[in-house]
Amino acid sequence: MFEFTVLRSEGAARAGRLALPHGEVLTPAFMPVGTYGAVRGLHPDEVEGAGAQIILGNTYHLHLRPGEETVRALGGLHRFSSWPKPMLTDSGGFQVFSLAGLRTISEQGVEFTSHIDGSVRTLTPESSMEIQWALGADVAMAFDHVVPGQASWELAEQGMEQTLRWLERCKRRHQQLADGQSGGGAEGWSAALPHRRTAAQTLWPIVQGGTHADLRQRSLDGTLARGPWTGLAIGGLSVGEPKPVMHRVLESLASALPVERPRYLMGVGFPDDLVEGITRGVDLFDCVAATRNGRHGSAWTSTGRVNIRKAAHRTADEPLDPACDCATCARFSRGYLRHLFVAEEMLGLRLVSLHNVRFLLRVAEQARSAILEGDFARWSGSWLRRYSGQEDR
RNA sequence: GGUGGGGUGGCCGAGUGGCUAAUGGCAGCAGACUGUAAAUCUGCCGGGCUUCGCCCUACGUAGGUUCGAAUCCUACCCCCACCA
Repeated sequence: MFEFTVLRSEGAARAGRLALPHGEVLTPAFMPVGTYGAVRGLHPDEVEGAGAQIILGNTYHLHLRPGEETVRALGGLHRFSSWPKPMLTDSGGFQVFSLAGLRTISEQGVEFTSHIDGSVRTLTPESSMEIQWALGADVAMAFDHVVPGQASWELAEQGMEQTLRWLERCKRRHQQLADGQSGGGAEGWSAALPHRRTAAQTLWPIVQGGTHADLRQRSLDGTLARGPWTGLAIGGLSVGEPKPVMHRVLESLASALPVERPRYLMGVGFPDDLVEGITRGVDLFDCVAATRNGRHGSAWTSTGRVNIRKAAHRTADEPLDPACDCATCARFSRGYLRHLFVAEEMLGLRLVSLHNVRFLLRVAEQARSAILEGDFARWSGSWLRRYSGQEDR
């Protein structure tokens, strides 16, 4: 279980296969985000039909509602949400960043003021592991400390070192849970164990260090020293830093990351980010943009972005993207989609979200095929040219 | 015919003498969104220009009062309610 096999690589890009308790994930892969146990707006059948092999859930948000006890009582996140395939839960670490105005960090953990009812919720490395264990995803993520992309070296070092210290606590607690021990800590809770149906859950660490190469290297070294791991994540990117900076960080890490482990670039990205990331050795991606932008009327197409609300599409009879094989493009015109947005019909949000999800999944699928055929360099080059509108024709 | 109420920018609707090119909302237009506090948020929205400013034209129509009027006065036109 949790085996990863690199089938073929071209440059830093790799095509692989990841075995998880709930199934296989062929990489490179995009993982749609289902924060609350649902990929926003989409039916699991639609998500699966679009080609998703694995989706995310969120520890912090599911802890707030409905609460992991409820999820556990209803059979764990897979059964609760009726998603039979692999799942990964984020640890709540990203909320340290995204809810910066609502939390205070200490060595022990993070105190959040719930945006729902104002109550104080504490997340620690231990409780994050316990919640994720109760949720029961195939992969749990370490509770990390994300700093903004503009963070100074000092701040980035702080977050990075804290992430390493928290990683040890995550690992210890996760191991205890896996061993079937209660742990005896203040947050310890053995009742979670008998209810678990799946045999296993693995824990992935997250490399931090901001935009600073030396910190990234230290983070990676420290992370590997605390291993072994079945996979590694790169966090703290796409949080305000320029794209070239993200590329540089990825390049500096690509050669240092263990070849035989899947690499997950957290929170990324847009279609071009996937291609750029795969080029630099990334295997897994997740991003809310597909569904969020979809709800906001922004669609990705093979020739760039389209804002479906624009008047220019009022009487447009063509699909969002003629080159797309998604269920939306198969039968709906831009004019109709625009109408749905203007009329505030929720179907519009769903259809564009579905298109975007499929678009990203297909980018990963196409990249994979190209790598397997030894054609990735050519494919990625022409893909990027076409997407950025610089294709000469 | 009489009495009362009302006519404000595409629509609805604030505003009762200077701080009003005129609050809001809707519609319209443009943009943002990357491990989801987001079906959200931001900007523009009378015309023109050398657009952190200037110049025109504007609150039913026509006059008037006033240093100054969407706001006060007069006449007229139109709408609504009730009475005949």
